Parts: sequence; structure tokens; C-alpha cells
Amino acid sequence: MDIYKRIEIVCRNIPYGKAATYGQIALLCGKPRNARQVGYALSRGRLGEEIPAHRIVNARGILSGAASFDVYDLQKRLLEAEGVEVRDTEDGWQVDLKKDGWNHTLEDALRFREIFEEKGI
DNA sequence: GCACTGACGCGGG
DNA sequence: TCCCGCGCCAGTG
Repeated sequence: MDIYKRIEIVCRNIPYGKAATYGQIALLCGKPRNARQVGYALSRGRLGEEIPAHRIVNARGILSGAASFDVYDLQKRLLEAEGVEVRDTEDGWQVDLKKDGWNHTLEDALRFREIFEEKGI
């Protein structure tokens, strides 16, 4: 399914020091209802090691995929290493999307659409 | 084909 | 605002 190729491209382009949501990635893939597939693609490292999977959090900013990393607190530490503040809440580790969320532009969305078009995916 | 699952998200109360 | 229910859809057995 080429949605996974799209997911990989978008994830590779999340800016350093920013966090993106599953729904946001799905939207940029042109598949707004496929947020679950974003999580599936990232789980168990299906897209490879060089994908910045640690920058993906859920709509509330919770690091809902932290358990899938090799080390229990790896996602948290990778984010902190990029200057992203990670709070410890009763619902789990959480980032402030207002402050550290990726505010992608319309141009970003159009650019991805072009790339998908070029690659025929 | 069927049923169930999951790193999800939204709308209504 | 905070829960909760429901919709979503590709994988898997």
C-alpha cells in the first residue's frame, strides 16, 4: 500500500526539534482518516531506524508510542536532546504542542502532494 | 470472507 | 474542559 511510502516521506521531513501528530501526518499524506496506519507504520520500526519516529505523538501531545522503542525512555530522551520539553503527567510523557508542535504550512502540504505525484504514489 | 486488533481522532454530552 | 462512544481502515490469522 503506497500510503506507507507517503508516511515515510512526510515523517522524514518533520523539522528537528518539533513534534507532529499521527493525524497531522495522515493529513499531509492526503489520507486524513488513516491516522491509525501512521502508528502501524512506525511500530516495530517498520520504516527503518533513520526515521525520526520519536517526533510523532498523539493529538494530545502524549508520547503514546514510547513503549515501542528499544529503551523505555528513549523517545523522551531523543526529544529532550532536541530541546523539546517533555512533561511527566499521569497519562504519560507529554509535549506542549502549542510550543513545540510542528506548524506545517499550506506550502508544505502542496509540496508533499507534488512529491507524491512525481513518484506516482 | 470474517472477526479482531491497534504508537488514532473527533464530536457530543 | 473532560470523558466517552463510535468511526476509521490496513494487517493478521
